[in-house]
Amino acid sequence: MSVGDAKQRLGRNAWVLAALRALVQGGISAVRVEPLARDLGATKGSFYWHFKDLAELHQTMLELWETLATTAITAAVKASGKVPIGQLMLLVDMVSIRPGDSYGGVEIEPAFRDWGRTDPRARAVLIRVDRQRLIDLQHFLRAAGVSETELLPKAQLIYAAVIGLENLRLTTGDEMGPPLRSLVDRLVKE
Amino acid sequence: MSVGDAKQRLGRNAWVLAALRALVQGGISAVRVEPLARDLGATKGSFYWHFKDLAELHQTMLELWETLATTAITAAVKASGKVPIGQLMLLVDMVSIRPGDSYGGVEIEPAFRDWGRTDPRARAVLIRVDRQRLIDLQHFLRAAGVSETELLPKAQLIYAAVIGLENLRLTTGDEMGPPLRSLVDRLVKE
DNA sequence: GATCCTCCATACGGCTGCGTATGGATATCC
DNA sequence: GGATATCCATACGCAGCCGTATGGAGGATC
Repeated sequence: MSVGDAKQRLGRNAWVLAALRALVQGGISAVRVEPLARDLGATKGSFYWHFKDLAELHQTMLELWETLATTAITAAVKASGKVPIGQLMLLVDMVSIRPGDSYGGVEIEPAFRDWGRTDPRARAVLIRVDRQRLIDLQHFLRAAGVSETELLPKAQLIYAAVIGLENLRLTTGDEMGPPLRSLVDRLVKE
Repeated sequence: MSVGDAKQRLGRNAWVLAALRALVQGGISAVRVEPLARDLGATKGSFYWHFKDLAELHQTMLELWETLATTAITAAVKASGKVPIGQLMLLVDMVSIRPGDSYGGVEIEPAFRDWGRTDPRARAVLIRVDRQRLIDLQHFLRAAGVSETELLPKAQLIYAAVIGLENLRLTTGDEMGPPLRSLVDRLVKE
């Protein structure tokens, strides 16, 4: 026993955070009880006290992310006190980058999107998140003066660009805020 | 023994195709030897005769996709005999939809992108594919008259929109060719 | 028709993970 | 300070999968 390993109570949150890290790193198939326990320096006994089974952990992760991805972001944007176009940019930034998140600065969004591609439960969440974000985007675009008939296609285009640039960041390594901002500018003004 | 189950030789290709189906359906973690064998009505003995191990199957899948995703598409586009703007649209269509593929009409691209997010070997392929496609896109944009300094950002934006719309198709179910075409038009003409 | 070669089935050991059962440790309450 | 509740460790049975070893069926070859 060295000095550093004072065993401490973990609690539910520790498991959820470890699960999110594993999800980002290895996909949902890497969210397994025994590896998580090793990461935390604990055993399964702790996990199965806090959760009925793996499905309950999954459910918890999905509920947490759904809140963070929609209502939390929207509330923060609306509370920012910026003018519509500024709120729009802020919304885009928060969805695409989210530098101040509490999960180690990694990109949670693509991990959940991957999850949703193969798991119906995750896909249901993803559908609601995308729909809500598109609604929010249309509101902001309307407030910025975009005509009614152009609302949906332009919102879809901006959102798609955000998702796509997030993917390209994985392979090209570039940070592509500028082209995105110019796209938004173009779509709003024209 | 019913009449329909005349046991037949499988060959390497059958395993690769089954692996691609599994990849699309359940991600790379669903590409497992024994489930694939059950799908094919065979046993592991066949697999381990054609492949040294799972890694070799993975390697084969990646090499196949890299070819299909880059040189095959580019060659088809260049051979289409269309004018630059038409070739550009065709390239976009082939990347995003590819209706005539031989894998059951499913979407292979997102599956490989997901794979690349967690597996370094797949990511290396993905990086090369993205780089090559961006180069091709810039060529087409140049031929379409886009100014030199705008080539890269516009190519990135178009490509990101393609990737993003592919993701949105999963959740919204919409086919969004029109907004994409209008974006390309806008970026080329202006 | 004996002998190869190709392709696949069967059987085995080993590992990893899930979920449960049970006991132990620490804090809390009276 | 005994009883209770909270939180976790340990041990177990079970299942799925990987890779190997080995044998066997069927065609090709001479």
